[in-house]
Amino acid sequence: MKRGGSKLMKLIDFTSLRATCAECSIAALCLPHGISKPDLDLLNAMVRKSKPIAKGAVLFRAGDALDSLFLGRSGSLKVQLQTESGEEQIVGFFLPGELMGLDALATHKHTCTARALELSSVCILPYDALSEICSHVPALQESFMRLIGQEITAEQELLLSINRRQAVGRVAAFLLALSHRYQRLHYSPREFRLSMSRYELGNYLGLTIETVSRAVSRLQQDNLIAVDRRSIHILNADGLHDICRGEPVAVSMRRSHA
Amino acid sequence: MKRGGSKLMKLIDFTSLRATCAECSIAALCLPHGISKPDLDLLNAMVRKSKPIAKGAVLFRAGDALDSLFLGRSGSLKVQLQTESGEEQIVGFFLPGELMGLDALATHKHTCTARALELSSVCILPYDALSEICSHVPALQESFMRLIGQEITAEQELLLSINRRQAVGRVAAFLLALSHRYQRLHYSPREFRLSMSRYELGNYLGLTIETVSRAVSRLQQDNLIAVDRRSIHILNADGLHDICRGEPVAVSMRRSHA
DNA sequence: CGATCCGTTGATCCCGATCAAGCTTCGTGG
DNA sequence: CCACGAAGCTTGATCGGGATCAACGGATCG
Repeated sequence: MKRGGSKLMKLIDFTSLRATCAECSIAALCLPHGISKPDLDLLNAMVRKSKPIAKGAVLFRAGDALDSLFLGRSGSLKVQLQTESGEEQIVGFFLPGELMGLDALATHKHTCTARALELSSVCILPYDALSEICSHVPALQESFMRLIGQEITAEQELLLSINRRQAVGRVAAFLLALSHRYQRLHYSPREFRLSMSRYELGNYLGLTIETVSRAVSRLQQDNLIAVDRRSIHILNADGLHDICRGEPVAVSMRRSHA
Repeated sequence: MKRGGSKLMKLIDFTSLRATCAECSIAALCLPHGISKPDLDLLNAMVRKSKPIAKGAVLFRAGDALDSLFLGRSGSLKVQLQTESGEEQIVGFFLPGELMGLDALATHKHTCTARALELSSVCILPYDALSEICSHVPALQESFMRLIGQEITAEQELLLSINRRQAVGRVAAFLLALSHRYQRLHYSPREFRLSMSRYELGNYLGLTIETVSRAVSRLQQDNLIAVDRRSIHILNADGLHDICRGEPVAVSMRRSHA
């Protein structure tokens, strides 16, 4: 088990912030239910809570060595790739209970940078310790794998959304997905506040800021949502679903095999 | 450890096809080097080789229960999502040494369908047995995690390519990526044969078949590649790189944080 | 108050989708 | 062997969704 990365230490001071997973409000999202007391103690000994991460602050940066994985605890973060020419490509937004840092698994160096979109906090899972514990506690290994699977599935859904939907459909699909994620957290799936700007939304969905704005306006005109700046009120989820299905982009979409 | 999925058994008869990883030509891609003899025996006891998979045949299908993961051994396969309206979205092409089936990790049901693009074969890794062995052999666990990481990284690169590049840039980036993957397999990175049709390429990259064709023609006109049907000869890899970087799509791409 | 950032809306333009035609290659059956 | 048709691919012409350019309004903050 290697020591905490010095770079991380400078960014986030987590000394003495021991976690108590059993009391965590989102434990149901991270832990196998029915985990035993001794296993829980192992976890508590490993997991650290981050201090609050200010809006715009970096959790990890492309190029950093893989030290820990991070589980959202509160707030939200964006994870982005940097192109050679210096622009950013946001590859994901992360809410409580969602796992960040998997971009470093391949080479043990992060390829992405994670920044808080608002005041946030995360659980810090030192990777070596996590591997160690997972190999002793199959149920935990299983939970870990499911979190990884969610990340992969989410990326595939995003690809589908971008390749197959028009601008309005992408935004509609995004809002519905966000709605489900909030529901999972026992927040209202009908009313929520976007923590990302139109710019970040457009960057993620492959649209310009103007197009995002127009798409949102259109959904509002059609009485599918009510919008006030970043506050979203979903009025007609079924209608949003229809938008997602309707008139797909016809990009090589006929069947190739019967 | 559960029994082999009956559905799979119908598709692929792998009785008595024991694997011998030590003799496998692509062992370097799957195994930690310096793995011990006893650990290798454990692996050999678990891994099965598939019978040859005919072009167009299905390896696993969306909705199937997670039974095994699959490592490409020869040939190539495509993995695709199905939209509600029935069109397909290809989320990846898989060559030898690359891991398929991770789409089932989240729910233990496959969300994608895998089909062979040509006569192919795979290694079959029963998931439960794989987990079991990995937890006893840290080096193997590590290899497994790296393969998962590669999948995640590849999907992020794809997103970047699609969101930030024009048509020609996407195709150029795809060819370069393929070139690297062939090189890894000790095939020529300069000359290779595409196993996917223009349709499948377009579907993957979010382009129509006509646009793919025009992009390929353009790269050929500029003497960056030579093309004969599906045979690709890369003449100027640096030039291709330039195309990838040059004139990106201006989709919300200025920096948001200094 | 300005200054700046964020978001909306309008006008115009362009890349890639769409429509259309034609060319290979390949498989099938006469 | 050729006739035939169906894929698969290419190229040309036109169209349209979203990028681009531009102007403006509202929030936040000094």
